Amino acid sequence: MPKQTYTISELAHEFGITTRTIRFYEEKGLVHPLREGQKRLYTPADRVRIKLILRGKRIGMTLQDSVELIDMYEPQRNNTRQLHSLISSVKERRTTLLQQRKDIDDMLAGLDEVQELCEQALGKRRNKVAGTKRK
Amino acid sequence: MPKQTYTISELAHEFGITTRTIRFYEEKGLVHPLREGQKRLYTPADRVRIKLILRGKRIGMTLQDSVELIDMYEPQRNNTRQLHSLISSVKERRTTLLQQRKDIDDMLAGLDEVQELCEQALGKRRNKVAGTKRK
DNA sequence: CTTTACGTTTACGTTAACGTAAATTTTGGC
DNA sequence: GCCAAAATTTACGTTAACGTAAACGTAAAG
Repeated sequence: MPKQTYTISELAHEFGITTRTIRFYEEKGLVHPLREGQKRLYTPADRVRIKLILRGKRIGMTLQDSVELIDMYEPQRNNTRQLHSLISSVKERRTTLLQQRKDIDDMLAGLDEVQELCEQALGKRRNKVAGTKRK
Repeated sequence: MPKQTYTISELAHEFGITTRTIRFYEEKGLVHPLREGQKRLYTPADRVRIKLILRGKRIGMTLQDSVELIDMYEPQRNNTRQLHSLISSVKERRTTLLQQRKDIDDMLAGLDEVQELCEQALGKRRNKVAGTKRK
């Protein structure tokens, strides 16, 4: 069984962020910890939300973007209208994600080239030395 | 032959950014336009740099990050020390890019699920209606 | 020659996402 | 029952990446 609750510093340590950041996320309505007296107690759901927010941040999404994405997973939507709206949100988000993946692949290809050139240059240098030695 | 120079508003229009943004990039040393009197004239190289900066922005890189990445393509480095240093920079960058691609793939998988659920819900609804009709 | 459109410099303003610090509880351990 | 560690609230500060506005130059068109 997963632990039922977490303290703020537990989560801060696990994710490598500060408690300030977690409280800031609460201010923005991204998490809703319970209270035990004064102390905040985070549920596994809160923990997951923080994880998803940090994932979003890694690819340059704003907190608001992440919230919208997370909300897609929690379908409070029942009627046809809202379902269609949700589907089109999904499609939009997918489009930008695909663009981002293309950007990343392009950069990776560029890095491969750079490394190739570096290693060639280093290789030639070693060969030169080896050549002079042999002579 | 590609055009030899561009005005600031040509580039701004092409990339969907403002002239202010382009001048800001110059302040930060990201581009180095020529001058014809007072007016800035951008070379194809400047144009490419802006393109790469915008690509970086799309995946959440800072301008400084983009500059460092772009500099990898312009190898002023001759000695072995610098070549090794460049290679390790390349490796670091590749690591974060791979993490980002994984994040994106995870999100895309999540979106697929959401859409699946939506379409199932809509499908059932249509069947319901069709069912009542048939009766 | 005077609009009209584009370009320039200078400078203050704005927003997101926290950092940092101070003052004040709260609490688990001895 | 006390103390140090951890938590809380409040509030001002910071950085990146531009936005916005004012005040001015210039050049081609009518």
